[in-house]
Amino acid sequence: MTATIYDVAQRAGVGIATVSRALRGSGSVRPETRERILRAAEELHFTPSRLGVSLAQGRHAANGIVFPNLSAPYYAEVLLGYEEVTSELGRSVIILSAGGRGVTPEQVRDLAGRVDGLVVHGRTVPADLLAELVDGGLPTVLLAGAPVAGADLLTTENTGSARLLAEHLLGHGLRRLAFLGGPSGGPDVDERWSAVAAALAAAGAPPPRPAPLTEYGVAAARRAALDLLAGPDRPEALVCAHDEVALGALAAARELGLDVPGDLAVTGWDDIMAAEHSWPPLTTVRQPLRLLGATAARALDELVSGARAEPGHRILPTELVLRSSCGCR
Amino acid sequence: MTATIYDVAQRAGVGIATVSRALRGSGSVRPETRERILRAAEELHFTPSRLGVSLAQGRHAANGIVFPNLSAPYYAEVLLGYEEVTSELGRSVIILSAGGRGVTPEQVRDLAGRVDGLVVHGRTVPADLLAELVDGGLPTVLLAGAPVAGADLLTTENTGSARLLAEHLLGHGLRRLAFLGGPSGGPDVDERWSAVAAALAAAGAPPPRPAPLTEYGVAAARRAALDLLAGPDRPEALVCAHDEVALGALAAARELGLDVPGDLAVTGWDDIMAAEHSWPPLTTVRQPLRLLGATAARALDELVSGARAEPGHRILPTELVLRSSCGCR
DNA sequence: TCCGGTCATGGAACCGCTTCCAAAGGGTTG
DNA sequence: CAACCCTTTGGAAGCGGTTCCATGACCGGA
Repeated sequence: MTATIYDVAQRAGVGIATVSRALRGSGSVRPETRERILRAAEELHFTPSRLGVSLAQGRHAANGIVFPNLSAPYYAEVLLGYEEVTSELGRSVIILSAGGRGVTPEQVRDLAGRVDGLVVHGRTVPADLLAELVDGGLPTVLLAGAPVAGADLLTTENTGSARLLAEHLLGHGLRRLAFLGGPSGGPDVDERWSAVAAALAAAGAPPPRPAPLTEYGVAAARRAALDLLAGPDRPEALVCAHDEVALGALAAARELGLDVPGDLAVTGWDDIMAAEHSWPPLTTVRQPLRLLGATAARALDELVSGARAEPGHRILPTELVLRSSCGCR
Repeated sequence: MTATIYDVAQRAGVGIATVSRALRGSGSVRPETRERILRAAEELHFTPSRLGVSLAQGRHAANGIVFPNLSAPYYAEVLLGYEEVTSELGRSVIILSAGGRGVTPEQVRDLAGRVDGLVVHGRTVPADLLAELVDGGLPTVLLAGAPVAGADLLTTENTGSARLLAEHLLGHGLRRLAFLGGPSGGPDVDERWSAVAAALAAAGAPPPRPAPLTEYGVAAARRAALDLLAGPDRPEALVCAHDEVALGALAAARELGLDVPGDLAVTGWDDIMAAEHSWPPLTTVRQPLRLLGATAARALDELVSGARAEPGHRILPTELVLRSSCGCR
């Protein structure tokens, strides 16, 4: 089928070792010989088999990433940053998305067997399986999950920004808050919930009303918000677990004829693109999504290349973004 | 480091051939022998090396996809559908994103060497390189691009929906249209442009005003829309090349104090998530994005598995989605 | 002129698996 | 009892590279 190194060697009248040297520039090859080999390779459209190279070198030159769901802009953006850097480092990116159905251990193991290192989004892979891979020597970076011994951890700041957000809402005179999507929306969401609750308590405001979600997505959030807002004792502000939840809340408010922020303040988290273009524009907390992916890629590369041996924990800063859904302007 | 098939064979006291048979269920193995092998494999945490398997089988069990940019919701959604199906078919997904900077021929060749088949988004890969790969026997599906001999082509319907859209706007009494993002926004966008122009001509309306964009993204579209709308002879309706352009147009209109749809109608294309949640909600043409990715994955699988030899061209239907940015309601 | 050293090169081992082929052992049938 | 077949098994040949090591040619210095 396609040409192998043997074909090139034969055509150039040399051994395969010399072809390898000439093509990858290792070892010394006489200029004329090199020339002859290059020409032969050219004529045969020779491209070294990735499998052969990888097998011989013992490395894949590929990194993997596992995440829950691509339809969430959050993950798309993180993946973008990850792909960009990984690609820059000369490695391929293999993805595995849970997509609602979840990933199977076989899928994860298969992925692990194709890469030199892995980035895993929190809660997509069971902790014991993760531990097994890490113990097996696979360089691993955890993104926004619970720590696992031997793996890098990369998270974003939650508590401080959540407190700022809560205090900002209190500053608008809002005291009766509900937290849509929490608690139990994952470690990150729960951290935000706790910080909001603490800020309210500190200000002597009533504790936030919990409003957990069972499903992901704007539509599910909208339904939950409809229930919450149409029910008794409507909150003055809806702090949402993330922007998509907030978009659902905005839709619900609109349907109920509630003015945002006049009748109800709404806030998100993440600052996805749609947050800026919603109506009203969403007050939210910006996560450096692209940077998150890029940083994960760099951290993983350090582990894979051996530049760093000890796993660490890095926390990227977040930033309160004030638009009008909270009552500003 | 990690156990190989030799280790398992030795521990079980058999040859590697028997281990291979026992583990993959091919050939016949005496039950007790099989049992012994399975136990040995278990004890050694043996996982067959993907490289070894692939090299021996001559297949990667992986498919690739090349696309322009993940930050556009359009591609994220297509990738989602693609990953879902490909994963279901038991194959890994390797991605390569141009991300503004464009893909290099080396990157594409490297990717091609890692997969059994490739899905390529139009215009991300130069036609000659694409032809080289296809000629080299790589099963390829083109997504929304210009046809390449030997490759599958998968597109979405443009002309009919664009005509419907234009006629709908005419039905609102709008006649002076501008087309933001065209012509020369790629084959798809140009098809839409032509169909809109034809519909206007058929109705005796003036031809659409061209307003090409040089850059991708909401921000660039907003700037272009500001220029266009603040300039003389403001159009009554802005037909946008896709939803992100339309979101930029909406932002521009808001800044200029123009009421949409009162002073200006705006339409998009694609029906990304943000289109429904913008203000006003965007009238647009829905592309079955997820289905597009899923269909590409299935088509590619047919080519890879040999179920189909001849390349074909499939066109997925689109659908006009009326919201309020066009003047409806 | 002889010798140690450098350069260029090829043979062969190796990476980890699948699978063809040969062979051994046991059972069945004529 | 012999011929034959089927089951079970192992050896070995790939798959396509990289790289260690040995070899030979050529060079300059003693």
